[in-house]
Amino acid sequence: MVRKNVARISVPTLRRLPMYHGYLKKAAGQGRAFVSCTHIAAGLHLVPIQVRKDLHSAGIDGKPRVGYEVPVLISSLEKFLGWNNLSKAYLVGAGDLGAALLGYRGFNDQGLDIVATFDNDPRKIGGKIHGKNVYALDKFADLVKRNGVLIGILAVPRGVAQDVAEIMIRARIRAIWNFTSVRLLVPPSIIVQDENLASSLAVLSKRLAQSLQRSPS
Amino acid sequence: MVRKNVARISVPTLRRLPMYHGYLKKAAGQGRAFVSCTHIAAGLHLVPIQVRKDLHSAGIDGKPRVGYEVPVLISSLEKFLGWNNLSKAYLVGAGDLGAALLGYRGFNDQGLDIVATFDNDPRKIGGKIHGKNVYALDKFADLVKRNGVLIGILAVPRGVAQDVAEIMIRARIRAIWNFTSVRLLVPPSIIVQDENLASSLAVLSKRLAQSLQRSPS
DNA sequence: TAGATTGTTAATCGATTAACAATC
DNA sequence: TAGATTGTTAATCGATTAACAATC
Repeated sequence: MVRKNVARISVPTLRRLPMYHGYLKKAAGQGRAFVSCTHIAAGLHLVPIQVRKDLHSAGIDGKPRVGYEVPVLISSLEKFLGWNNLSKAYLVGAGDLGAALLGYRGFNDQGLDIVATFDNDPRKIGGKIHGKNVYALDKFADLVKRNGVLIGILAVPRGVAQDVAEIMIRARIRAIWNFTSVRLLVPPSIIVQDENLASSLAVLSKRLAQSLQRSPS
Repeated sequence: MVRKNVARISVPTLRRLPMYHGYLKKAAGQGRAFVSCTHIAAGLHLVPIQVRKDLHSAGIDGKPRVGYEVPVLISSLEKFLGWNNLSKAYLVGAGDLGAALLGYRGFNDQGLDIVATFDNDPRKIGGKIHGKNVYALDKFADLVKRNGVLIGILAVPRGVAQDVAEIMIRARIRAIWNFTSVRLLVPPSIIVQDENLASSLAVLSKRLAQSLQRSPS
């Protein structure tokens, strides 16, 4: 059997692809039919060669002289990113953050469908948040297996993060989107994507400090 | 005048420093007095040399044979990251996400103090969320100037993101922590830190797809 | 002392950027 | 055609990793 040679794509490139998509949707909305890399790069504060390289890494080629056809480029990106067929996810933690994630409608255009929420709070169980059911956490494993859900979103207080992650793992979740600040201990087969606000804040603070040093307020 | 030669620190290194801090706080809580880079690296799935290099970049040196003294290392990191003196921030957008950010107590240990919130919704104005006042958005510029706030946190619907960013800029905010998916257009003097969920989701999805290819569920 | 660990210089790796031929 | 833009190879840059001397 010949395994299809999946082109390696770097994480920085992968992170930029959704930005291109967003920019192109806007361009399409303005009735634009073709774009060049120069055009995309200018709109996103990047350099043209980087855009071209990134798109090429995603298997997308343009046409010399004309650039890229906007609708084709959009659908190519969506196909590459797997945004056509939605992946189901379960969210654990029906607090403010959980509600914010449930309320974000953009995910449905980005390949993610958060189908339900789980919590331990009896006042929340049985209710709905942004139209999605809130179930008791002890129903988690059963529903994961029944519905073939592969992604767990962790939006619980940090004190219970590891425990809930282990519940997810026992239920055979394959990937955890971790919104807690806890470094999870998981087996190597489990994918963990950390959303690390402390790191981002550190970058913001340092950049601000440097900016203030250059031109004090 | 001699400008102090501020050591250049890379963004990847800067993003790891809060992780070290978190790990060390846990170690300190367990009564540990000294740690080596090997120890820290093992706990965070990194390599020892990277930890040593990172700490060195932050101006922190250890002692051959013994490693680093835990309490000293913690306070050195806090000092380097500027977590001792809190920076004040104003949050705009008192929705679910805004409430989640206001409710996250960790920020106070990470140099950030979200002192108040602003919104346009008359039902929210005058109230409190997690103990913080909600003001009308048209009070924003006045309060920023009066209180010398430099950081604006943007947690509004994407349709008004650019407009609110411009209100922040006119009020002389210096840095914007952007939780919307909008690419903001700002003058070069303004620091924008994007919290890009679409990019993170793209990385998660691709990693999951690759994992499923290797070992299907 | 012996050995574990650090500090620092060098090598490697990977991403970005530059150069230029190919193309419509 | 001329020229704008792409595709691809090469050069540069920066971060990670390796090697090894210095040190307590």
